[in-house]
Amino acid sequence: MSGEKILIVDDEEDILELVAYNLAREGYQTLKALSGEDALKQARADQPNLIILDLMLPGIDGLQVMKALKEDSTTQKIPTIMLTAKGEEADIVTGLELGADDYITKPFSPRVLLARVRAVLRRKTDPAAQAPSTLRIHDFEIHHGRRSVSVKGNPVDLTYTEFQVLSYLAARPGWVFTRTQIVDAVRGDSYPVTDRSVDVQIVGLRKKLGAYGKYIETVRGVGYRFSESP
Amino acid sequence: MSGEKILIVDDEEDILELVAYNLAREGYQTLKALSGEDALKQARADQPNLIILDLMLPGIDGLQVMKALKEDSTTQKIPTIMLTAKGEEADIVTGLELGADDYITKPFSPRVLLARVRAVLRRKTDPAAQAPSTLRIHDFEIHHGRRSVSVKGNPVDLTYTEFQVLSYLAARPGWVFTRTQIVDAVRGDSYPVTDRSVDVQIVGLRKKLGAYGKYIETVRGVGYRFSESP
DNA sequence: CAAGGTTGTGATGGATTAATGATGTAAAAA
DNA sequence: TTTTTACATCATTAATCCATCACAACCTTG
Repeated sequence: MSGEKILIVDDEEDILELVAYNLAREGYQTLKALSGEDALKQARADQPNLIILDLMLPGIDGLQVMKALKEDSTTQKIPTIMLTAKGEEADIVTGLELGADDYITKPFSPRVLLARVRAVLRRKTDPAAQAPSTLRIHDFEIHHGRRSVSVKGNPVDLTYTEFQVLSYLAARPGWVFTRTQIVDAVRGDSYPVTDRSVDVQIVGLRKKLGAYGKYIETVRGVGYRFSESP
Repeated sequence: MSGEKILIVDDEEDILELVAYNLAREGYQTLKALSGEDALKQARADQPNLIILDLMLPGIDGLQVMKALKEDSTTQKIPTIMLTAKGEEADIVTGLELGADDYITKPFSPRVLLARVRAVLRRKTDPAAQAPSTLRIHDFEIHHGRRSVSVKGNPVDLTYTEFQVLSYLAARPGWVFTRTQIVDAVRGDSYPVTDRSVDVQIVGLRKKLGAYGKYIETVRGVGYRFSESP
């Protein structure tokens, strides 16, 4: 247990305590801030190893806090996980563009929270685990920072979910993922949808990818995979 | 459908029935308890695979039930999902501290309920999550993440069930498994099929494996095994 | 609020896979 | 050798799974 310092920013005290409790239980040190101003002050003063930031804040909102953090050289390297309400994909995209490392949609389970926290800290600590921001495979180019995909140089316009699915599959070519795994990865653990919805995303992807859609393979009885061999 | 036993504890009969109905529809066995005392008794007697526990109970309240469950060695490993009214974060924290696995705030949709139930059961029951991902033996290479098999470098295309059977046998070379064991492992406990169906899967495997099919040995009067010696 | 875009649902049909039951064959027991 | 038992195999039937569609719910934008 390394005891990293984690700053939690949320105006709802209940959630603040809940998150803090769960992190403390795993041996992390916790700092708390109820407002954006307070968050910025503490981030500069205490140099936490990670910031968990609710986007819905009174006064300076979460995205502005993100921006301020990334503009200040003393805080710009601190990894950040956003907390967002469901259905705020636009904010998520903005946040990721501003440099957030991950996001969690509310309501979330303690397990999801801890898993994301560990993953982010691991990536920052262990440079080998860093996901490249641009993934090139076969004729695909998947750019995480700008959330864009192109095939053989031709840009393909994907929706939010389609991009998530594709990048999840393509991150481990050859590996098969169940529909449940895909949903968990894209929407968070135990997000209640039918398996059919995954199929539909796959259909959409294949259609938009045209001839290159064949790289998304169906594995009968199991799920889907991004093909390993060209 | 594996039919795990789920104990539901709630003093409101409407909710009890609603939850039970939704779970039953998904093939789970349900047990019901209207009080904390009853819940503890049934948990000990019937050893359910999961307990869904309302925290608002007359008499012994839900948190006390949680505590009692975790103090009794016969019930302490049973995963538990708490049902709480919204805005009772303090109770949630206490419950998690006592060892609950997740929580659902009321009102909740059946979908959310089912998703959480599945997620918790998956985490608790799925040891594949920790199994090594690649198994190499003789000239076989069995890759779980990819769900692929190759022999001497040549990929072999297997169906879902064939893959399950092979990886089950190959996990313990030299050990003999009865047809019933194989069916239980592949399709879940007491899945109703004839022994013949196992034979057929074995035939298919041997055919696809060609000369290497000989590694799947018949043990007359008992079942099959993956041979230990090359 | 209308239009357009995104995502999720449930139904359908078609293709593949799995299970059955009958029959043939090999191995052990008598 | 004959009988018995268990396994292998095959053709047929049953079950399962996936792709696709039309539509509904929802959000966002103008």
